[in-house]
Amino acid sequence: MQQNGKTNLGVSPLKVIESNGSGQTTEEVIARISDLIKGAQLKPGDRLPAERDLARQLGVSRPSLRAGLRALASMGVLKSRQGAGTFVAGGPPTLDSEPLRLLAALHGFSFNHMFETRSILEVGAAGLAAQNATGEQLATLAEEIAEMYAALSDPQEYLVHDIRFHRAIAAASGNPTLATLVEMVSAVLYERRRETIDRAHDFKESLELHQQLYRAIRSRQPEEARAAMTEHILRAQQAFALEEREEQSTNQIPEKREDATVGV
Amino acid sequence: MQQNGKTNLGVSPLKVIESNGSGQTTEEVIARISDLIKGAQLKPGDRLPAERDLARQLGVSRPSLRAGLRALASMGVLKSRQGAGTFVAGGPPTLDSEPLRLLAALHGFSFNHMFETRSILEVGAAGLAAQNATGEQLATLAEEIAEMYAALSDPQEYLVHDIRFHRAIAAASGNPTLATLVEMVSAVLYERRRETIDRAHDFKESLELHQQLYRAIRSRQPEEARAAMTEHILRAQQAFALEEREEQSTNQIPEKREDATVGV
DNA sequence: GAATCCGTAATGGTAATACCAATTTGAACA
DNA sequence: TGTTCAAATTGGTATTACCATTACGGATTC
Repeated sequence: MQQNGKTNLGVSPLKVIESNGSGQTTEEVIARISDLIKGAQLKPGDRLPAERDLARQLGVSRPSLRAGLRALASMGVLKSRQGAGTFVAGGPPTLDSEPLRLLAALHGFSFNHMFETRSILEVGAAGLAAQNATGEQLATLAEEIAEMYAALSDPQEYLVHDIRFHRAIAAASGNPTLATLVEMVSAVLYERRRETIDRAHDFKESLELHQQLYRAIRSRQPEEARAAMTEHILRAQQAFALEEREEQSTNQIPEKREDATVGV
Repeated sequence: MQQNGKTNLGVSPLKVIESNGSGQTTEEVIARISDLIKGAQLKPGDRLPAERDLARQLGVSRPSLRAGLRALASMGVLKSRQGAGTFVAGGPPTLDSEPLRLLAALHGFSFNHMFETRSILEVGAAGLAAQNATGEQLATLAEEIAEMYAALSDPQEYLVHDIRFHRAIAAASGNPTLATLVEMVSAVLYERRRETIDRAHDFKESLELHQQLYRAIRSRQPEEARAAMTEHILRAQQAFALEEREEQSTNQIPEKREDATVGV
């Protein structure tokens, strides 16, 4: 917002949070900041007043204010940098995937369910991308495929461009809400994937499917794009399961692995 | 976990968080608790040691510990009750929808995009429900439809059972990850919906579609279920847009509204 | 003897204060 | 003009004290 010390955020000094008799001081802070965001008075990249000032403006102590700020920060809407200040999150909209990760751990979500969800989201995104992708977005997709060709012998590098390709499709759907969810779910799976990717053996089939998917999007054929994405994720799921089995029996001699594909 | 004061959580008193030279004391706390959850040492409903004790066990101050706990609480994995203690979240797995709400406000996500995302998720859920729904889940669906019939003249009450019906479908998909996302996205839309629902006029068509959807699920026809859900949400989106337009011009005389349906 | 009531202890919530660490900023200097 | 360094700003942590709510247990009462 501003840099001077008299930042006010439009909060009247009189409108101090009163009588925390109900005890929800922190909740009040969260609500106040949230309202500023919802009311578009705080935009991405804006800087909040210093904690000491803001605390005084809201009529709460600094610890209470910090509690509220931390809650919003853990939701991903605020970012604090020591020495610099507290800022409204900028850049592309993202939802932190850590909550989903913990929820999965708590309730024992299976990876199959996770893949199923990812499939639903990404198949939808692929269909929309075939309808809405701009020329520039199509170019980005093509570039990532080229990079994948170049990285055929480097699993980790291949994975990076694979991820970017999928992210580009989500973006090309033209639906930021959908893209955000795709990113959140995929992030959980990618983390695990990065650990087992080195066991993958043949990327050619994976790359083939990527190509097929790209052509469908480029030629504006939603149904073909959906079908390709469905097939692609199914293979990825199978490859993932296979590699995980191998890892669990890591000391045994792998006999046949000719049908192992990467997918991702 | 336990109620006595000697709770240890398996954390060696020696394994104190050392040399916060890097300054990330709170991060350490979050990581430690997260690991306990991921390692299944903390299960839903478990109670954590008192803050003062836990702070001593981890070798951090109480404010720092609280900062970590609050971050996890705002992610929805912990719940603190004054006077009682801090507990691992129990009940059905849910992701707080507030982060999505704020993200939408920050980046100006449109309701149409939100509906589109909801459609993708719920259509997928409906298809899976047709495959996986148990007898009991089918019964729940039927009951909610009956309740909707009974509430035909009470918009708010109708909406409640409408929500439950959709929630039941998500549950019947057998995929908790998917159900969680459905809930998160829908919650954002429902909140706004509750404000405009009273402007809805005719629930019959909506109810008809619900019936159709239920029959498709009951008779194990995924494609029919998907089609019905697609149609249903499309109508809901249109009704929503219509009611919103009415609200914006709330002081004008509404001329014709015969084609307004509710959907939800 | 059983149910109710109330007080005490335990626990999370808030506050005030001091100090640490990282960043920024700008003035001094080469 | 470019570089360096030091002071001010700002978020991070710690200590301490006290408040508000809840849970538990003993005393009272019926």
